[in-house]
Amino acid sequence: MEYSIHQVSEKMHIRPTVLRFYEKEGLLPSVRRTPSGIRRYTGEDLEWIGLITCLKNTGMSIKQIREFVDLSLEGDGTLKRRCELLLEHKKQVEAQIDEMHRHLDKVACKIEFFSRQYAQYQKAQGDRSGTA
Amino acid sequence: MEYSIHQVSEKMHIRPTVLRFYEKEGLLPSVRRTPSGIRRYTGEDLEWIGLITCLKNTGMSIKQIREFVDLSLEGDGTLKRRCELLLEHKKQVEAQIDEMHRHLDKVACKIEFFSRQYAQYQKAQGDRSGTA
DNA sequence: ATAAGGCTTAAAGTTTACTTCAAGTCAATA
DNA sequence: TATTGACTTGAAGTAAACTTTAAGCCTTAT
Repeated sequence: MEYSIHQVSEKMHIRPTVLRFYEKEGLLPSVRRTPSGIRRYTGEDLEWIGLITCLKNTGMSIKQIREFVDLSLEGDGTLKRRCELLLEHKKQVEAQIDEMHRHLDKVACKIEFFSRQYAQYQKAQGDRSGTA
Repeated sequence: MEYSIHQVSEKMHIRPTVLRFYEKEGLLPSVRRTPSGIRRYTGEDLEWIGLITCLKNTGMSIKQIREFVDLSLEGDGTLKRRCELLLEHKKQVEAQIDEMHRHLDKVACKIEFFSRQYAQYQKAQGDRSGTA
């Protein structure tokens, strides 16, 4: 079965403009066309898009994704390399998440700091209205 | 004690150009100057920069940070609002981290998929060399 | 006195990931 | 047949967060 760019757009939650953009950037090689040049996506294309989305969602840049895609186009000889790349990416993302947790802890500290200040401020306000 | 832009840069790991940029964007109001116009940062300024860094590291945009700074400049009357904003931000970051975990799970699936493919490929290679 | 080095500024440039635009082709419909 | 609507393209525009450039002002060393 084949899909129009709008069907893919709905299915994958990616705008048609973005699908065209990704194709231009080399992230989607080999999308077929009708004789008049209109894109027709196959199930295989959808799988590609799923992988790309997955990598994008974890913060991989278009450039890096293209490198991965280029490797894929070279054939099975690059399978090992691709596995390694994905594992490396996964590690990086995990490290990012860890870092984010640390940063978040600092935010929590700041919140506590402001909460205290607010409590003091309220107390001061209360005292003043009590004195009146 | 006061610090030059370069001292602050080293202390806070932010380039002088970025410090100037932040100031221009309203993230650092009230940085003092020498009579000839050179920036001198106080301990209070460093605290501000610490907070800004904290918010930036958790993905808050400069625009949002400026809104927070503007609220701060309004005085203690906005303390409650500021606490709320920070709490809201914290929630959003936590949600982002959760989402990232889900995306990461998908990456893990993809890795497994490629690993399997690689295993098959290796097996095929082995068979071929065995047949020779 | 003058040249060097560091700081200042406004403005222009860069990168990433899109979005929008303008112009054109093609199939179907009034 | 003419026009409408969906699709196509390359190119220009956008937003965020900086970075770089160009020009000028101070202070200091020669």
